[in-house]
Amino acid sequence: MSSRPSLAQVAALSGVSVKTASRALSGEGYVAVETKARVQNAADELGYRLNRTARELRRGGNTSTLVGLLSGDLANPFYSRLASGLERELRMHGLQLITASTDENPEWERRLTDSLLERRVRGLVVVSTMAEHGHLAAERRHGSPFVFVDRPPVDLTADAVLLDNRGGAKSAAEHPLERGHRRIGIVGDLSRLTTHQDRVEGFAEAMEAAGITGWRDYLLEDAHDVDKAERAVHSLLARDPAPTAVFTTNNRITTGALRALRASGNRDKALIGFDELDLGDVLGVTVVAHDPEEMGRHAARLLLARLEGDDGPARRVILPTRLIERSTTAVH
Amino acid sequence: MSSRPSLAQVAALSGVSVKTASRALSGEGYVAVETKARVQNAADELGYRLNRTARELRRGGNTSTLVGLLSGDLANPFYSRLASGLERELRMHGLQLITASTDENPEWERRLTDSLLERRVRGLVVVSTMAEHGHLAAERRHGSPFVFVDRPPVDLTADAVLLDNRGGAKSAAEHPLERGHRRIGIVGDLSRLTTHQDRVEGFAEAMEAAGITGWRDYLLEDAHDVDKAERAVHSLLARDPAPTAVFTTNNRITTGALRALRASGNRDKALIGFDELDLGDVLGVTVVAHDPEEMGRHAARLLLARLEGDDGPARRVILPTRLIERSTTAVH
DNA sequence: GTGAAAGCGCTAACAC
DNA sequence: GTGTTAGCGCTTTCAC
Repeated sequence: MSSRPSLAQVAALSGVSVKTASRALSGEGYVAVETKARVQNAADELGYRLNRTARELRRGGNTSTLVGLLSGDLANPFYSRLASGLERELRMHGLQLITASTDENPEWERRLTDSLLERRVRGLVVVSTMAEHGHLAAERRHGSPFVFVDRPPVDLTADAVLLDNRGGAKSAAEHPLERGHRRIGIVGDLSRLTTHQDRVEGFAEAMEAAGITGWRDYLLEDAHDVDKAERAVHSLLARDPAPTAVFTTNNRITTGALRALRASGNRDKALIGFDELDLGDVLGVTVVAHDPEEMGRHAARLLLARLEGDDGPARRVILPTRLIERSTTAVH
Repeated sequence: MSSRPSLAQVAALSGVSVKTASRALSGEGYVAVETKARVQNAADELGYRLNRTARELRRGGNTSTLVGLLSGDLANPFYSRLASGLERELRMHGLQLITASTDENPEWERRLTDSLLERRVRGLVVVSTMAEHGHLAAERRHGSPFVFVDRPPVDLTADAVLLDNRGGAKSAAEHPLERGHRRIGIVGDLSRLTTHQDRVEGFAEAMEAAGITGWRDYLLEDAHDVDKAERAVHSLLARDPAPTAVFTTNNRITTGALRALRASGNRDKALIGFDELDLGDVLGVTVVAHDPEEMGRHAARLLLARLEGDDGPARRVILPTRLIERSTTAVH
């Protein structure tokens, strides 16, 4: 439990100045081969390890290699795949990812954002659960780039990587409509989220274009976890008349719906979900798919461009979705 | 893009010394209420934000709030659920998680370990892909606690959270054996991993206890991703005589097997997988289940105990598995 | 209550 | 090639 050796101790042991030791170990500047070897030996002997935070402090400004990610729970495959794509891309550029889960709690998000900024992260990627982001405006003036993912910034100009939620949801509604369904239920996540609102809008657009006006009777919101979703779908199926098809607006809700349908022995209800599922192909679930890892990579690229000095206007990347037709919407 | 204000600038603006500004903002030590307010205003006006790395440098030693996690790819639900459980537990104790993916590459693991240690993380949680860990012995003398998860340390004494791989695999073999299966295939991950070896051992134990000697003919290894696993299962099913049941030793291999079984239209093969699947209940896959999030929480607790000064002998937590019987092993 | 000086571990700048 | 000095942003120590 001895305290960690510093460069000064390595220098003392090898009989050179601190600066020479620094040069020898960092490889920056000229050092005699023999001196270098002596310093290296001393470092090995002491178990010396560079203190990167001290280096970054001295080098000043933007030399940190840390990037923060704020998102919901990593146990949700959407977030973990996003994190995976982001981390890999950053790693290839020598950056490290520090992840913080907000659990969709704005208070946590605020605290964790502060914490990451105090740590002088090089940039921040955020799946925000907050209603507005004006408080971050001051940060941007100090040069910390933000990239918003999945949900756009409000009252703030910043880069964003978003999905075509509206278009995806529209196609999700059109698909059963084309197969003759008229009563299509829709189960959604937290109603305050723009992703949710956009998906409902896209759904509404298709329903209204098909001349269906009563669709709101079959709208259930705030089914934020699998259990709530399962109950919501059960209650939807208990309506009279019952819907003949259900659109679930994200992966957890789809999971809940699958459980509900299985439990109720309902094999003739059509189901279509937003987000691909891990075993969606094996299960045969029709989905509106997209690529969370690709979102992560895009976020990394936007961030890297900013770090390389790009100071152009905020960019907004909208990634497409694609409908994958499987057996849950097959016509019997 | 102006550079970030320092405490000195806040002090200057509010007309006090740096130390008073420090006290006012950190709340440590006595400051007149009025002075405090003046400093706070100046800080707000400048958009001041504490530089936590500078604080930690000055405070010396072990004051960092960073914990590192080294694991395979976060896109694998096993790792992401592990990370989720770990992160939540750490967050409740004011610590932050920095994640690095090794992609099961020892060289990456080594580099990333160095990098995290240079960053002076408070501790390290690692799902190691390396064959031995003697090189970390020096680190432990400097007080950086390590917790090994899923795979034990080799040539190093350290805390570990492991699964009962042998017992779990044994029960996975006994289950189809009890149902009359004699030719049971087994498809495994990288053969160099101890988890894999232990699972094969447990499987072997049950098979040999049942008097079956030729089981190795149906052993396929190094199916490290879903595609490889799918091909492996296809080739297994093509054997003559074909196995009547398959044991897949982790979640991705089970996924591959489900695809292979579905593609080949083979509905009468029994399947049992190690690791629970996201929709395992809906799919009806018999599995040897365990709780990755719980592993993460345990790792956090071991680490926290060390940080609080526990210097007792290395602890080893072995978490149980439990067999969940579902339709893929139902008798027709 | 407040402040001046020193220093955490490192590197930039400028010697020699 | 190598050393000296200063300083990154903060807190500790000890004064007032």
